[in-house]
Amino acid sequence: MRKGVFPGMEHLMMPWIGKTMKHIDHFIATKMAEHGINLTRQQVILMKILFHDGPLPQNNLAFVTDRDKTSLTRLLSTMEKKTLVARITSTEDKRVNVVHLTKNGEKVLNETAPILLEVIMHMQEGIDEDDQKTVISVMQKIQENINKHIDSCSSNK
Amino acid sequence: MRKGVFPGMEHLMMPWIGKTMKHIDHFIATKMAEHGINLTRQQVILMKILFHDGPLPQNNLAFVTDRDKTSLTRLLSTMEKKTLVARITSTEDKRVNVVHLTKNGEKVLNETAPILLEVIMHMQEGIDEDDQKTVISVMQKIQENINKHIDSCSSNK
DNA sequence: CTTTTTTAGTTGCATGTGCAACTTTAATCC
DNA sequence: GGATTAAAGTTGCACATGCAACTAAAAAAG
Repeated sequence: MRKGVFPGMEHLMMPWIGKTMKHIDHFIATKMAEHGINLTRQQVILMKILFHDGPLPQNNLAFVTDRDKTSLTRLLSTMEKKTLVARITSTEDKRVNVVHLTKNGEKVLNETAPILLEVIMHMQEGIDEDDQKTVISVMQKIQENINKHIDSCSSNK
Repeated sequence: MRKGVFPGMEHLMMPWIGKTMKHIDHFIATKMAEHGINLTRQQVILMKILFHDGPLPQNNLAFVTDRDKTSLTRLLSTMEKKTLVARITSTEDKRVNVVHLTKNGEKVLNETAPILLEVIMHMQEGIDEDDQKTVISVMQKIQENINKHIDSCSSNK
């Protein structure tokens, strides 16, 4: 047992956040499967955004979901095959695809949302409300720290 | 702008954790690339474990890294190509591959560790120490909640 | 009004991930 | 000790992700 490479790693938040996120993802996937829902977390989030914020060009959708446009392209392709969303080329600008939540997508979302919410509530069971607020504010702060640095290096996604 | 599908989603921790983890991953990847280091976060973590806990069978390594054995298989294959690790078949049990950190891997790890640590420190800059402890304990609690439920359903990875 | 540049989206390539099904080898059970 | 069962790894398939390079179309420059 050697020391020195990562002194005090156990006291850092980052490894915990990463590992926990892994568990969260796996748990959600499992619960979805148990309920016979063939959706990933990412797909549900995307549908939720489309439901609330209406049809959006892929570009905007990539921005609000913090996702590379190429990643979005393939995510949408998967979802389009399942008729959850539809790409409709804008008449004003033929470059633009406006992404719509289909009727089927809306139906599936309404079935899925309560289940996902239940899963989320289960995961945060017994966690102090103030601590939850602390976690949220720390997450925001981490993102700020990152963005600050990214901006100062003028590196764009 | 419609409501009702995810009431109060913004006040839940989970979306924040997911989004933040995304930022963290991207930031780490960017910083690594800037330093000319051709390693992923996952690869560094794995090397760190091998460094501290010595050569380990793939099975154990999959367990301690909370990773499916198939995922580990491919992660190791990638790393083996870069001569960061080596698989050595156990003489006692021919089924077992013992994974070793190579000399090169150790060298690379020693070059990478301080940089990653710096990146991590930057991300948590200005975050109250107590809040960090809160975050860690909440992460642990989330994992507990998940494991509790997984156990009660006797579903094994 | 043509040329150049910018923008939206896709595709090639690489990485990480998990489930199901498989192979090989060891352990256990008659 | 031969048959069955269990365990360690790998492979096929599917999904999510990002960078670089590409196509198509609009905007800006001249």
